[in-house]
Amino acid sequence: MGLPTPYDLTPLSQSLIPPELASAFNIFPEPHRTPLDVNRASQNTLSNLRSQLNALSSFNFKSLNETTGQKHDTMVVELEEEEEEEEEDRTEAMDGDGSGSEARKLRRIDSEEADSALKTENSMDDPSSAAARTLKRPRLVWTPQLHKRFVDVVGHLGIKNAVPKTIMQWMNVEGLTRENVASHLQKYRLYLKRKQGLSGEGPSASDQLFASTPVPQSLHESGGGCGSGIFGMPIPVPYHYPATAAGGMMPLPAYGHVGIQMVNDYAHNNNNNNNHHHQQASMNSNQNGYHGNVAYGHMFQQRNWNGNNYGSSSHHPQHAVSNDNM
DNA sequence: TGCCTAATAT
DNA sequence: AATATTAGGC
Repeated sequence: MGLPTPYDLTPLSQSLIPPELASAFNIFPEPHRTPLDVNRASQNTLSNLRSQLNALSSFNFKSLNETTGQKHDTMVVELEEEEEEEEEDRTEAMDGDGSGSEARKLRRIDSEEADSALKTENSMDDPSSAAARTLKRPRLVWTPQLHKRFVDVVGHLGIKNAVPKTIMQWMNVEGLTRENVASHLQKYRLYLKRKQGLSGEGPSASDQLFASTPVPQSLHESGGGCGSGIFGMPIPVPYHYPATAAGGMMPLPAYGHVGIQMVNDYAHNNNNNNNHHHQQASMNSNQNGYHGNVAYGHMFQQRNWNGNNYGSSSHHPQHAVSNDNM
């Protein structure tokens, strides 16, 4: 309450310095990058890699994969210290022999491309899907919305069935990986354990996120969730999405669109109270789960990470459980 | 192999 | 502290 909505804030894409003033001081802002630019950069990256790998055709790719895997990441030359860019820094990377500091970052791409090279190079000429699988993903931020979805699913699956892959599928969140879920699940279990031990205590100062979403009853009992009875499989059902005007339906993007970036990260607003009377404003200002400085799309989510999103394919669970209103 | 979980790394 | 990545077992 009282916080500005995203639309009240200045978009990052907008120059804060008038052009005249900027040029007077020899400041030349980076050119505005559209999703198309990013996509183009990705394509360049991939085709560059492909040609480089082709040039190395005398190589035994198997051994290349092994040698590039680990170890060599010691002498990373950090000249630019973090900071923006992200997309094309991989483009020019990779020194001649393919070893060295970049090896690690490129590992996945190496093997992907090497594989396809070995397979006579076919299907792989769709850079977007390749990128979806191979490009380094931004660090996922578990927003309250995302966590809510997670808890809902876990609650309905029950402890026994709540394993990363299943959870991931039922959450039906674009771009969310099994690893993402596994990691979060691990922490969530730790939280539950801790909470059981200290039964009767007030809400811990930490665990802000976890405390913000009540633990489903099914997780407190020894058994499993709703469907854990006679039938092995839990019965999905429960909720349907309310077809609200806001479009609170369909796969939730893990990495929200970020036309607007909040510098002060309101995303982690302190809702340390246990009730779920979250404030609209803070919830709304929280839509993006991106942790870095750069957005993927500008106005809308342009990518569908269908490469590994089972949720949108028909042979997997695709119901999202519960809505995300809190 | 693929997946899961605990441990460890970033 | 929050996530990601690895390691080892099934």
